[in-house]
Amino acid sequence: MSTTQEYGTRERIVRATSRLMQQQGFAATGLKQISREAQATLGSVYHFFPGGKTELAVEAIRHGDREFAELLRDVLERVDDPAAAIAGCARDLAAGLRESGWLDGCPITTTALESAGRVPDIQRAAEQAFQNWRALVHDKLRRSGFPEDVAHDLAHTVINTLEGAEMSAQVSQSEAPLEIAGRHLARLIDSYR
Amino acid sequence: MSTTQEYGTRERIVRATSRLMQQQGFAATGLKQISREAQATLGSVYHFFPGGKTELAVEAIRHGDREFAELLRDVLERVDDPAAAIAGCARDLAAGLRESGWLDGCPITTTALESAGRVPDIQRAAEQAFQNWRALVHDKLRRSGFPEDVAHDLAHTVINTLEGAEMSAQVSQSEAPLEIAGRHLARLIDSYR
DNA sequence: GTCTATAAAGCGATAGAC
DNA sequence: GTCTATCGCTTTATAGAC
Repeated sequence: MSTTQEYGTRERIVRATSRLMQQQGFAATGLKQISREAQATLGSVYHFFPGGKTELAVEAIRHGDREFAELLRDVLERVDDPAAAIAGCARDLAAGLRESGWLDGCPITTTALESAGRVPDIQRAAEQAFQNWRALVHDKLRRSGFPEDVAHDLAHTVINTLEGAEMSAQVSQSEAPLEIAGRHLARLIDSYR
Repeated sequence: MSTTQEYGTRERIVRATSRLMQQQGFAATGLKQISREAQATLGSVYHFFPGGKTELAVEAIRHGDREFAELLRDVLERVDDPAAAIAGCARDLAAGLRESGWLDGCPITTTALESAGRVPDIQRAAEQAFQNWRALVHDKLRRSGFPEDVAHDLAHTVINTLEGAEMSAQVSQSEAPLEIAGRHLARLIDSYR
């Protein structure tokens, strides 16, 4: 529904691409499949994305970037304590993963790994996404009074541990890795108080 | 060299498949490309792996499993202190990644994410690999005197954080994520002493 | 065990009518 | 902007000679 109704053709194509890349990666996702799921024609896909599959993948990565940034921003604003906020983020990710039947992990990781060192445009878009996510955590920690160097390093590990735990949760079809990661990250953050 | 000389045909095929899947994933790796890099013919590939691409991917995952387990076992045996050993592991991963021109990340993660929830045989092999790696960390922590529940949870986060940091290091072509992860994991482990 | 040839299907991309 | 048809190529997989 969210990819078929109430959005223009271009937006439907980007959303369908993002979801397919999230579930099966870049190489396994065909343009025919995208146009079918987006309820658009192949001609429309090339009309909006003359750069073909690569250009489309870059837009899909940017879409996933905004999507996860929104989730992250929400929980960081809702919960005052940074350690509790990160633990809550891990819980939200676990719930979303379970609700999707363990199919919808990080929207960009699979494509990022497939393309790293081989498709510069996609690699750059993915790098930018991770940077944006780290910046959100970094700002939260700075506003909570953590010194610059501590906040910088913690931002890296918070995002990377959530990424690794989500991957593990998806493969083992269990919320445990994310639940444990949430507790450990909270403990790590609190150890710098 | 390691995939062309001094190994039998079957072993060359598995090694070539593992390396290609490590660098570009499962879907982007063709059987023609595998047979070319393994210096074997397509007929030989199907002779040894009648189950086709999926059976070959499962064997390649198992190969990557053993490969990383060996690296992990080495450093865990070499360094007595568990926190220092894990930090050393992060350093080794960063060095290997840089030396490969940021191409050789985790040998199984990309394929695991591509296949999760879609190719049961591959998902199971990947799940088994992560379980094996956690067991190595778990045993090290138990032998170092950590209680069962603490060792269980730490094993999860050690592997998952290393996974996430290696992914991040690959995408950003920087050793920083792994260096930071090594320090944070050591700090987390020490916090349970 | 190794090799070549080939089938059947799908891929990304393009052209051109509407 | 949308749609269909098609090109050229590659894919997984099989057959069968050697």
